[in-house]
Amino acid sequence: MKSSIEDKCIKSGVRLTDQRRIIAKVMSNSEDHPDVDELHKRVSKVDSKISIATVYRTVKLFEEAGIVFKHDFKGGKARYEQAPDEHHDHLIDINTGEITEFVNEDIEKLQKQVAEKLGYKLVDHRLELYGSKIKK
Amino acid sequence: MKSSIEDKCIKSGVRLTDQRRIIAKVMSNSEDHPDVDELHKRVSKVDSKISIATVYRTVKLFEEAGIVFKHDFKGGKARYEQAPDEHHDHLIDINTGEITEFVNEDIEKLQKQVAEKLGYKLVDHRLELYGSKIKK
DNA sequence: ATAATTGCAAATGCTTTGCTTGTGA
DNA sequence: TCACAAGCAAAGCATTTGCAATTAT
Repeated sequence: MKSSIEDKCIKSGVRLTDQRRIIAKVMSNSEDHPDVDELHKRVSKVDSKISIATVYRTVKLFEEAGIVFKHDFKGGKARYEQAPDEHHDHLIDINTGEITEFVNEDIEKLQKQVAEKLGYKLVDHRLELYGSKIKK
Repeated sequence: MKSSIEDKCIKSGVRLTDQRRIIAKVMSNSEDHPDVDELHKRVSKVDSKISIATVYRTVKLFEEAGIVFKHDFKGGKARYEQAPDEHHDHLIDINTGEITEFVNEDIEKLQKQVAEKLGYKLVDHRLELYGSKIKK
């Protein structure tokens, strides 16, 4: 069964290898936002000979093709997710690292307005909320 | 003449040395968001014997004391600014790296609401707009 | 066939740190 | 005085890269 990342590779003309297919599948199956180490652990379960350098090269390749997104949240390593259908931002639990995705159209509009008021065309943005769970 | 960072060091009980005084002054006089290399260049003009390790240690010390803020904008090195009186966010020119500060209360409120709706207390956030100048 | 990809280890870039000497309060 | 800071070079960490061997098309 082809993973959706594998599909996108074919559509974008990204050459597929065994390693890339495995990494694609692992990322397609990931619901979270793993870093390269974590991805390497997961792909290693499928093929233990895949080197971490290949994982680095592959996520970079996928990222440049717009197939996966890279996030540099606070705290060191880059984390990846499959490019989503619609844009979303992230709330990071400062205690557990758990990530919740959210969309807020009002904020999106305001960001655009702010940029325009300052004489800029908004090309990209980064919005991350860091919070701690409210216990009830 | 004491720089405002130097003042804050005294208030916070941060021990002052010649090097720290110089770094404090350079940061107080900086209107931009320099990285450690740039800071080291600037302090070197005052005292060429200050090592970059000291600059690293000092900005970290100031940051931990809440006297300066560290930003990890896209593109590698951490950049610093004196802790501002009121919170602001940043718009980064993707062509020049130039940074414009802005405040938008509506966005601030919405962020808090989003976090709460998701069951979180908002502790921190990161909002960065990346744009290109509109030529008129 | 042959241009691209892999694995490995070495190199990188930013940042931190151990150690010895120097210094602020 | 004496705990703390500075300078230097070495170490750390995430990530990238050169190279020889391997592989996809």
